[in-house]
Amino acid sequence: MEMVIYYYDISLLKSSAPTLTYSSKFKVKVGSLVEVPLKSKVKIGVVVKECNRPKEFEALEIREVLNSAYTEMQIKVAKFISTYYFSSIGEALAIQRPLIDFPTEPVKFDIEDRPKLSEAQYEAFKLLMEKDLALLFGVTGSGKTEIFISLIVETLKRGMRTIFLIPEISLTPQMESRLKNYFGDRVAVWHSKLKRAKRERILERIYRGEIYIVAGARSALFIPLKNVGLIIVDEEHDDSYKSMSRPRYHARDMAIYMGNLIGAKVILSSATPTVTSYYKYDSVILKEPYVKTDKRYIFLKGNSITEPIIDMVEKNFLRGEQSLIFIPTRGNFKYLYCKNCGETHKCLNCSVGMSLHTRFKYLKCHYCNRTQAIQDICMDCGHYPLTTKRLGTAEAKEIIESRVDGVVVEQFDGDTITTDRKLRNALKRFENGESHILLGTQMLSKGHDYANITLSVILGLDHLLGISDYRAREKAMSLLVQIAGRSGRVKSSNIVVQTINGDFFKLYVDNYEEFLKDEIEFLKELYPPFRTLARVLIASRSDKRALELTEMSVSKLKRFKDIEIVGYGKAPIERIANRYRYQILLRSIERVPLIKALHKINNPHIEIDIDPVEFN
DNA sequence: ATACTAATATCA
DNA sequence: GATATTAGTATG
Repeated sequence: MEMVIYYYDISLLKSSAPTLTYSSKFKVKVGSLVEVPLKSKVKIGVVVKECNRPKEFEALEIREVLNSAYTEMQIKVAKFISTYYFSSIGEALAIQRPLIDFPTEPVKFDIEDRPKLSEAQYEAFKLLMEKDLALLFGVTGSGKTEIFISLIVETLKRGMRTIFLIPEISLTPQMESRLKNYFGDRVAVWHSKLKRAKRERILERIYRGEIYIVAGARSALFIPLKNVGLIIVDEEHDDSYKSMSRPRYHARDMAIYMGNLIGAKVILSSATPTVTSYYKYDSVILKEPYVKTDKRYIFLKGNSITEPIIDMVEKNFLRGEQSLIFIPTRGNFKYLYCKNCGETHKCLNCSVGMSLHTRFKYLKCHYCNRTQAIQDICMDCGHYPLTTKRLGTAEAKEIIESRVDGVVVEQFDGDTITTDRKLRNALKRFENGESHILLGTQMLSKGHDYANITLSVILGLDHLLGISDYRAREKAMSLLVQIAGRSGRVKSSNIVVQTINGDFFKLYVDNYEEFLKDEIEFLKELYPPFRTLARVLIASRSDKRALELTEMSVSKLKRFKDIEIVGYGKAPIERIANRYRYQILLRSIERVPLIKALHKINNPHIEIDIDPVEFN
């Protein structure tokens, strides 16, 4: 009897190598995880397709077939990611978890009634029920969460599961507890910072079919949930949905793609949706907050914490009410600079200023993490002493606590809020009135409810408007509206905005939809959603080589029709970790010619970023 | 990705 | 001329 040998194309997990062909004496299912030999080592790979006996070489044999497998759907998703976002299939598979078929008893449970909805909420809920894909565009405090819960209840009634995406799970304990209060232990929270043991425990419960709602950050889209009927992308405007390393996928866009593939309803949601989502998808709009309060906007010129600001903060404190202060830079994010020549003290390996950590008395580079002792002489002109530039959260806290007698400032930024515990404690202290002012960075804008805030101060918005990014206006406007939304939940409030562009913000601060409509006109024929953008990143130890690679890529790209080279040259941050960085920005009307051209010029020296959200 | 090889720079 | 560093290539 003749021996049959099977051949398979196998993608190596996490490897950028192309698929390789291996043999097997037994039939192996497509999607199976296997161990294969590669250059005297054993690697884990995934069978992506059966193929013929290769002519040019002798295929090695699959060592072992492991006990888990990706589904056809997951392989399809990986192939899509690999072509659209320019990664290998192995890299695209590695971000997903294999969907093991676990024979289990179906879990029985009672399904709750929907929460009580207001007329407006019910109207929105009904509209969303009719759609496969929609944007829930509702102002802060309009009760979006009850609508989500209602949609999840309806999904449960059909025996289907829900994926609930949020920008950063560890930062939204409130949403977590509301979901758990309603759905109990059928909810699992999933994010990349989970410890190994906990991650395994959750996976186990998912495989057993006990989990019906997974709430989590970007990566939660790829957990092995079966029968997904609903995908919610909350705070859809948040750029943290875009992966900053390969594969550079956008979780919101992938949610839409996968929803379509598996027949799940997809709901995007935000108080400040992106221009793109608003333009492309049907919107269900909630214009009024649940509790309508007065918000008075005060636009002030100036820099740093000025007298009128201290005055208002003090008055608010004396009235026994709480305030919020937003500072756009990271905590302690300030630089050493020379008053004589104006130079900022830069990192030796990167072309960025090193930030000063006063508390520990050292300088740190945010890009390569290099630290060094604080310099007191300017490296460029020898001038002494160096002074500090810009205001950090730690310094702002000092200023306010020293100027306002008895006030306690809660520092709320990436440096102080490093764990879940610290976040919860900070919020608890503020809630209990042990602290009076929440002072922090971007983190403040993210979805927490603070009932008692009657004064919000927003500093440095112009800084955001000034960055060279086609979405600078959108980012600044969205941030302002998000932070304004944190105050005046139950009482009327004042919102102080330090800016020289008051006339611009004034126009839209109470009407984000108007902003989106105007912005659409502004972006027409130039930027998404009307054009597709791509960014090619080139980095090398040698500046000359990086430039050569850039120019070579540009000249190749010039040969393609229907794509436009918007510009190319040094990246805004010229050097990171001793590597010189260049970029090419591309634009096209249709996606396909752009993707095709980039596939033709792609090579291991360059990295391609489709639909970029950052341009550093 | 990574092992391996060829090419080139570095240095006593 | 030997060794360190980098660039290039194949992996099945």
